[in-house]
Amino acid sequence: MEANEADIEGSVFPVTNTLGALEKEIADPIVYQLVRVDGDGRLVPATQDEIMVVEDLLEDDKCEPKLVPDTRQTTESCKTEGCLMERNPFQAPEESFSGKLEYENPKVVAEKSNASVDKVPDLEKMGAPEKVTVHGSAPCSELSNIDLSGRTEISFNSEDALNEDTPSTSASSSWKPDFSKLEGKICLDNLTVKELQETFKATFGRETSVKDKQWLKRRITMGLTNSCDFSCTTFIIRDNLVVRKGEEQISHPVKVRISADPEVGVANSDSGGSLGDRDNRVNDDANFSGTDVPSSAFESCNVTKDLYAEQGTAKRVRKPTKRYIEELSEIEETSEKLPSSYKVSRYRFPCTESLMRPTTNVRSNARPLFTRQDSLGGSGVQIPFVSRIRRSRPRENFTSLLKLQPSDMDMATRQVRSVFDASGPQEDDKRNNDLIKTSSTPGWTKQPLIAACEKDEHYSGMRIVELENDMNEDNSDDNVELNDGFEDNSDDNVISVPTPKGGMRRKHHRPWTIDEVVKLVEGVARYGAGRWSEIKRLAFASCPYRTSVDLKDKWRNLLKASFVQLPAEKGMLNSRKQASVPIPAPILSRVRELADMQGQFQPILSTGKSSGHSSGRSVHEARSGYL
DNA sequence: CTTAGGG
DNA sequence: CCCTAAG
Repeated sequence: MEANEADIEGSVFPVTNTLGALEKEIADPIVYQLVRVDGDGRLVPATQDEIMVVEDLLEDDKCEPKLVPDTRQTTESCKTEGCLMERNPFQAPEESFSGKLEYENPKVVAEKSNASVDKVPDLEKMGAPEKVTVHGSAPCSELSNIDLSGRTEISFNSEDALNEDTPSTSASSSWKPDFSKLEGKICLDNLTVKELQETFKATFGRETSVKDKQWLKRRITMGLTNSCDFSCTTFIIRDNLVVRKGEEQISHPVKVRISADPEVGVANSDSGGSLGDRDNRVNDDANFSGTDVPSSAFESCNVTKDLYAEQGTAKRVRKPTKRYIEELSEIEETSEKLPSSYKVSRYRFPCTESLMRPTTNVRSNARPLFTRQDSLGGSGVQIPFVSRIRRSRPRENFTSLLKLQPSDMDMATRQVRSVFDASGPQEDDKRNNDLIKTSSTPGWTKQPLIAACEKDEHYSGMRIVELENDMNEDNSDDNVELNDGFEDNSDDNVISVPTPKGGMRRKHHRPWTIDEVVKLVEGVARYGAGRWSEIKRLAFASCPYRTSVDLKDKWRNLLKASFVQLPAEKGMLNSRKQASVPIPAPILSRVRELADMQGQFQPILSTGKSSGHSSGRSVHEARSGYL
């Protein structure tokens, strides 16, 4: 089957091109076009008139209310471009446009691709001017075959076709959906597998042997939904019920949005969040491919997510990340979407504003939760409005910190933070409880907030100075250690302080001491860059405040610094007026060496390394020894 | 949880 | 330093 593999990969689907998409072909080999399926199953390129008709229909947001197979139709594939392109980002042009259509051996092809044009219309006789080939991964290429209602003539050379050995055209060519079997109101949930299979047949016109209830329900729902666009049939799907149109009014005021709207049916291909979701679904369908190709294929590329959202079977739409929400909210907030009073009251920084609100006022969670409809992933999820008050995560020992913290100003600052946190969107974190608890501490009223902030700035500034001095005296080790101890107790509150400009600044990011840097470098030398948890455990056991991530970050910075400053090595030693802790040149050069080595042979350097750790020279020797 | 990388 | 996505 080797040779066939190649064929499979390059399996193509001839489709007639009438939309003049030729220009796009080079860039996007996948082209969608309008075709009409004739009564006898031939693909007929749509005429200009037909295109216009279709366009009109699309504009009207309706489709013809009949289910006759030979009616004009559009291949709705155009809606799924995003999916296709994602699934098929790289196309080999020479494959796509070989001119010769490779359908001589459709069955072989179909064995793997699961979708092939079994009965290929006489394209060449039809003289289709531009034969556009769509090829690539099966699920999407199937799409070219699929018509929403199953009205299409092209059959699927799937296992079904192969096994049943039925002429591919016989089963489906004259079939049309038989909704008469769907009496009035059907709750798919209540149906047995067998009944579901019946319904499936009624819906798709073909048997299915699938026993998975969920799957069947989904297929049926999909089939009904998409094939009819609701406006074509008397049924709609609501809450997993197939109900007659008109009856749905009594159910819920919520409108079911289905792909009758061209915008809705397609998962917004430009929405970043939709990608993962779509992928998931595709993967999921892969499990079924070969069993029931058409519907699954269709579903994998064009799904009405609203429907999914309403069904319990829905794959959960990926929740937008907090950052996404925040950033979006920020944008919308600045664009005056919220009542200004509301905005100000919770968005402004306390220090720049003389807000002296009682806590109860602020943290009253009765605050309306503003939400917006977001098209993320085409799911129409509700995204709350959030202000980005702070990013850093609260300490888990937040309350205890309060107790330990003797400083008034810190208290004040914290309380302000608490208030703001509490005023944020209701979060499910446990931290929220803590914060609320904290903020309801009695006695909190008016505090000189601005003074507090300023003091804080000074404070943190002084810390750095202090540290620098420590380093300048050569016996830094002891002092630094003491320092660490001190900071440990009093400065563990990693709190970001909004600067007047609106940015956030760490209140107490702990500067790296030379000692720590040395330890880090040592660790890297010993265990290799990347083994941060190891290094942390073994070399930084005494520094609980340094996480492995910190180590990694610091190493990254060191690398950067070392490469930058290696040429000016000498100058570094003298310059003591660095804003941040200056890294001694030897260490930097050592970092460089290590980086050099790590780049070449990573973790193999663990032998006699530790002995010569105090100077770059010894490292150099060791390294040359290895080389 | 750890690692890697972007912010 | 923070955050997040991947293992």
